[in-house]
Amino acid sequence: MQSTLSADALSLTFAALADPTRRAILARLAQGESSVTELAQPFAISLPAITKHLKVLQRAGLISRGRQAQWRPCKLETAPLRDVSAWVDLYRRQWESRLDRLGEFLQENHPQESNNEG
Amino acid sequence: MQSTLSADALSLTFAALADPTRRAILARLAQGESSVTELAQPFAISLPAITKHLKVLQRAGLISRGRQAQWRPCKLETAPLRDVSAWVDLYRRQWESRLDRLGEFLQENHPQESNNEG
DNA sequence: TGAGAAATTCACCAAATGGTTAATTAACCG
DNA sequence: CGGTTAATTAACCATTTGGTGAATTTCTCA
Repeated sequence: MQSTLSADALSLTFAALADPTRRAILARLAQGESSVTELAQPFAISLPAITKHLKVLQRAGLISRGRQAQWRPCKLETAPLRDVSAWVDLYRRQWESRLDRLGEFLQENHPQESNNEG
Repeated sequence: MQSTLSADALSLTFAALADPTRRAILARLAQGESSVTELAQPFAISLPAITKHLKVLQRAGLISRGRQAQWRPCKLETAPLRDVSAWVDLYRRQWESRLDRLGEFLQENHPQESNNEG
C-alpha cells in the first residue's frame, strides 16, 4: 500500500474520492458513525475489500476510527473535504473570471451572442 | 477495475485530479490555452507521459483539444469541476449541519464552549 | 474456559497506472 | 520532394489498486 514517496494530501484525498464504493461509504457516514459490517451491508464485495477501502479513506484523513468492544466504528472527518473544496473553488473562480472577461468582450462587440454552458 | 464498463463521470474526474502533474497542467490551463510541448515544459517527464496525462484529463472532460497546424492546443473545460464542487459541497453541508446541530446542543448545555477552525 | 462475532492480516491474482524509449503520423517550410 | 517540428502510438516495465478466500486477532458472554 505505502508508496516510497508518500503522495501529497490533496492527491490522497482525490484518489480516495475516485471510487464510487468509497464515496457511498462517506455518504453513509455523513448520517452518523457506523461499524464496518454495517458499512459493508449495501455492497456485493467481501469484508476485507471494505477494510481496504476504509484504509484508503483513513490514510486520506477522510475518516477516523474509534474502538468499542470488538467494533471499530468509522467517523467522517471534515478537513480534507475543505481542502478539496478550496482547490476546486480556486480554479472555478479562475476560469469563471476569464470567461466573464471574455463575455464582457463579446458583449461589447457582439451584443447578440450569449453563449456559454458546455 | 471495471474497464469494460466505463467508470462514472465523477470517478473519472476525481481520479484525473488525483495526480499533482495533472493538477499543475490544469492550473496552467486556467490561464489560457496551451500546446503540449508548452505544457510539458515545467516537468521532468517525457512527452509521451504528458500525452497520457492529457488523455486522462480529456476522458474526464476536464480539457478539450483543438487543432491548428501541427499543434493540438488544450483548453480547460468547466463542467466536471462544477460536478465535483456540487458533490463536495453537498457532503460538506450535510456534516456541517450535523455539527451545527451538535453545536446547538452543546450551546444549550455548555454555553462556555465555542468551536474553532483547524 | 471456550464458542462466536467483528474486523484485520496474509498470500495471492488480474487489471490499471505512470513511466520509459523507439517508431510513426501529420503538418509546416524551403 | 526532403527536412523539421509537434504530437501520438507502440511495446514494454514496475508499481499500485481492488478484489478474493483462508487464517488470525480481539473482544464478548454464557
